[in-house]
Amino acid sequence: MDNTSGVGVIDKAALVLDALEAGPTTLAQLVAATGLARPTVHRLALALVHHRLVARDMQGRFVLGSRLVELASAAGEDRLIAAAGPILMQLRDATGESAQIFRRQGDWRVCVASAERPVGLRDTIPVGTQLSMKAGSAAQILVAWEDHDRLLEGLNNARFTPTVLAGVRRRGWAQSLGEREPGVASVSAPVRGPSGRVIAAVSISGPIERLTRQPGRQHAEVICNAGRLLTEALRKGND
Amino acid sequence: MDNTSGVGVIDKAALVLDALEAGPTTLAQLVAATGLARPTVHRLALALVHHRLVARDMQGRFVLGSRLVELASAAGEDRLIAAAGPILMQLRDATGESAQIFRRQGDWRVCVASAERPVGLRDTIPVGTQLSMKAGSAAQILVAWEDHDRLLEGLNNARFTPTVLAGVRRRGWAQSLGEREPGVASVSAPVRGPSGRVIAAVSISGPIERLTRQPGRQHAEVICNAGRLLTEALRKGND
DNA sequence: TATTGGCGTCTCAATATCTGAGATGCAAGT
DNA sequence: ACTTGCATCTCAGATATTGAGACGCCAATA
Repeated sequence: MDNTSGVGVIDKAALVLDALEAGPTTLAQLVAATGLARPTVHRLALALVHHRLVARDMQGRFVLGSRLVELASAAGEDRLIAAAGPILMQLRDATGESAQIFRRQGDWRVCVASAERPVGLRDTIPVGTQLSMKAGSAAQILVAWEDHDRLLEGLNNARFTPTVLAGVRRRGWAQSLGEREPGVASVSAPVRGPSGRVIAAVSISGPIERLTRQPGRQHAEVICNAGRLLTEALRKGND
Repeated sequence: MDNTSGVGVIDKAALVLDALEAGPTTLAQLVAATGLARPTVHRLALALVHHRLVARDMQGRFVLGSRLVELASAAGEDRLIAAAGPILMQLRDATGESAQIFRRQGDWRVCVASAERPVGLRDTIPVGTQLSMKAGSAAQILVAWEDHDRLLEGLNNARFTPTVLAGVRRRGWAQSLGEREPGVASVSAPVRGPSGRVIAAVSISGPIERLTRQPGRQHAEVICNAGRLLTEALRKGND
């Protein structure tokens, strides 16, 4: 796949932002990470600072800027998080299991909202937890509809296979048994953005003993419905 | 103030992202909003789509892309939200009032986390609520340390004055009485990002009868402390 | 049904912007 | 005191970007 957008400066700026995703980065580190010439990186980084897409920390290192959070909020993140609470609590109560929403974060998925089953044996995933993109039903959802290159990258060293992901796309939901942690089962469904692309996964998880070896059979419908409600919550603020 | 960064393409791309902050936008609307030539906007928007900073909705309109949410998460937003829960609950319990965190969103401030006083008379601000940047102690905090142009813009039509903001900068906290809503008092303190810039405001709010006409006198210390804890939560993930 | 207008997309000659080698300044280390 | 590494800046030259105009498509209108 062609890796350039047709606007060289934007390609380079995207490289800088990608490099900063890992955390505070000196100019020298940015030069190494992006492969660009030092004055080029310097000029682009200062331009991004000007627009608050990047900032500098107290040691002068470059960091991702607060404008990105503003834009993320405008992209609907706040509405997703606001809608998540009631919908996850409904999902928790309907299924009797803990419910979560995950977003992709590079090679990880991050829990951005959760509603925990209050008593007894339960799978606890606090907000902020980073889990692997290589295992679990939420990872399957976040990878299944990616374009070819990102799909192949997602499958590399993953606990699931292309055949499993084909099934996910066909059924519209995913299930896993003991992929992330022995004894834990989970079911997930997609949350889609305005373009129809998958931007998050809504999930329940709990012990295999309670969820059985076919947790999707019983729970897929209510989880898919939660995904649709969340998708609508994102759209509602735009039209 | 010079409004260009020195890299023209990045200036133009920032104009496009700014225009999309308002919601789904056709190419024609983007051309009007940015003042750029149609093929230029088209080319830049497609380049941003390529990098997932922008997407297209089902009607072909341009929208802000999910990569922005990923980058916002990497900028610490998730860690702030994760840390917010316990810290806001501590603040609520210590002060006996509802506690919130606000981020700036253009001409608005958005509640991104809250912990509500469970009983009796209380100020309820659900997550996702958009409040004015022209009134309230959180608005004062979000404006007080801005650069000159954004400071002047923030003061335009505001319920607070330059003298009030000078006091905010000196004391490190803000208070307001009935600015946003009659009968409601609030106190706020800054949450700072890695660069030391204010990226959010942590607040309590409640009835003037309970908070008195000098709410900062009694509560400022514990709110400033909450701001420092949240600031540290953002930094901890980076070093 | 035919025509018109508006919008999105594409081309490419012209030129303005961007690039990066090299210079400079500074601070930390030896 | 000297050296090294890093950040910042300059500017001649190269090339990427620009935007006028063309094209295609579709919805609205006569």
